Amino acid sequence: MSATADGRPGFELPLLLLAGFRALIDELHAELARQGHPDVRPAHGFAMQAIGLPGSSATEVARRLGVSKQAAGKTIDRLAELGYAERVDDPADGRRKLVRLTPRGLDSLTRSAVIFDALRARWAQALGPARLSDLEDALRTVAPPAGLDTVSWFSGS
Amino acid sequence: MSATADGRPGFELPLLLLAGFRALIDELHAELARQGHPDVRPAHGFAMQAIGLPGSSATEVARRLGVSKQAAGKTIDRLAELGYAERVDDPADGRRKLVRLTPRGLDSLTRSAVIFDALRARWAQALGPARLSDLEDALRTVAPPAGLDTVSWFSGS
DNA sequence: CTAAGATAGACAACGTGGTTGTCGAAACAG
DNA sequence: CTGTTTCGACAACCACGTTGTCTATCTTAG
Repeated sequence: MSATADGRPGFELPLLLLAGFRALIDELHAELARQGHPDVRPAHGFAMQAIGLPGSSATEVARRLGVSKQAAGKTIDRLAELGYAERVDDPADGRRKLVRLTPRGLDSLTRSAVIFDALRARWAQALGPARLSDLEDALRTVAPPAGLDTVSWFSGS
Repeated sequence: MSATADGRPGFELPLLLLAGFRALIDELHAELARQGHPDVRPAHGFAMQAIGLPGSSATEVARRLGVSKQAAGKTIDRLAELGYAERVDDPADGRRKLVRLTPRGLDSLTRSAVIFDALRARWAQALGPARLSDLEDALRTVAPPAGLDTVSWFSGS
């Protein structure tokens, strides 16, 4: 079997990172569903983050998510369908439509922040705060800070 | 802003894990492309892993990947198109078709293992071997060991 | 041995999220 | 006023997942 100098196979590392990520996101959405947001998908959370509190144009959302305008438009359509975002005409520019979060969208975002904090606290309890902080620091040094464009990349060609 | 007891916001943790995972997978596929496998996608690697060296039936692949038989069938079609897998009739069971990796598929798998080891070695150099091992151990304690079924989960409804 | 049931895999239709190309309307620059 | 750029929508397409249906084959019970 292929392994590194200290006997650990390299392929486990990405699996562990993915498992950690998945565990957090799964628990987040399980809890969100319990708190009245059963329809939010991981991708929606990223998109709402990209829209932001003040709202954005569809083109800005596309740029932040690292996808095409059309893809962003479809995602916004979906969020609008679910009642998490809305499009309003931009009074200053007849071409633009401002995308804004609805109160429901905002609620899901604030709940997500609280849940993430609770999940991190659980990890801190299991590992010890120092170990968790070191894990975060270590990841920060080897991986560039993640942008919102990380969502689409997996499936994309 | 919401933050945990020691001042770190909880939402950064998943982002860091994802960034780490993404960095590894991106570099793997960049290197694979350089080594003659430009068409392999992350999902294909997982699928080939699910097929395994001895080969499997499509149903087994589906079970391992945690997707429907039809989805597995489509992925196998894609791998066959790209020349990484092939279907052969099972002599012992007229219903089954054995899915096997081609030499090309095997080559991409062995190269992947080597590249992953090299990437882990780079992380070990950047962080120190002990810190990296601790990171892995920490993840192992908080996240259940990742199966192959982690791929489809993100996009899925 | 045959009839009934379970299983493998293919096909079709559809949903979601991505892509590119085209195009009209509005803003901006000359 | 005219040309160019930009925004957002529409259409067509691809990748990958889903469920439902169907045939062929193996398995098991009577």
